[in-house]
Amino acid sequence: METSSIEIERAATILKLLGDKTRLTMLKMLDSHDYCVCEFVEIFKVSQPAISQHVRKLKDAGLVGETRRGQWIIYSLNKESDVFPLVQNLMNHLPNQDFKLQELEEQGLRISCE
Amino acid sequence: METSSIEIERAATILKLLGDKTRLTMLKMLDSHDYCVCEFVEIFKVSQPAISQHVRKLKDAGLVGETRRGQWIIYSLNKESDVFPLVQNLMNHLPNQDFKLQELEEQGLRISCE
DNA sequence: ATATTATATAAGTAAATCATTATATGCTAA
DNA sequence: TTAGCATATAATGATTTACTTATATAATAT
Repeated sequence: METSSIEIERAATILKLLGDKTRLTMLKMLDSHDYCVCEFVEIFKVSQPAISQHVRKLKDAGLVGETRRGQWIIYSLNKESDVFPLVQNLMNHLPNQDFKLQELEEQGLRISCE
Repeated sequence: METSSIEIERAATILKLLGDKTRLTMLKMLDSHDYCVCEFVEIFKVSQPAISQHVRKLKDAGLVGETRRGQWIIYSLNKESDVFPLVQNLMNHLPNQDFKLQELEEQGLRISCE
């Protein structure tokens, strides 16, 4: 009935982070694929610094990790996070976002980071 | 694997609401008991209007319902909400808050609303 | 070396958020 | 009807948020 529980204050911090359409969508996307910043920039209609700031917040909270690959930085879900079970659980209530990846591919914008 | 899903924008709105320590705690408390505003006022160290504003937000989002009982207004979880499954799911990751009720009773502050 | 591309950081700003105090409303009880 | 309690609403202010533009850093390619 009760999974291992998270301090309420920490949970509130995490939920506030996810209470933003852009970051929530990012996380759901990362649930099926890794993404680089430039892809996020193409997908969301905001500036590159805005995207950098969003991923930074997710990273500071320990929700995502980054790996450099050449000049690109690839972000991925951090499955080791203590709040990963909660996040994962949440994600199951959200619609799949793979269509965004498909749109990218149709526009030939996915190739860039490979 | 996938429960019936909620539009991402709506989910973000709900999560933003829950991304506040006071409201998140309220919801977790309402998961086991109904509460009136005056009890919340005793429990949280904020003014009565602050509490009213928090419960109003929860009510506007359809997360809680209210019933008047004499001069008191009792708030309860709205289990009919389309986002109730998500909320319920979240609650399972949070520590039980019944000790707050016990504290109230020890101070003799619970009687007031009965 | 220099230019180009990807990303991060800094600085500034408009809007949103969460509290407060003051006041209004609504029920109850004398 | 008036007093008192519970709750809601209004007005205000400090803080936070999420963007923007400008600039810095880091890797790649010529």
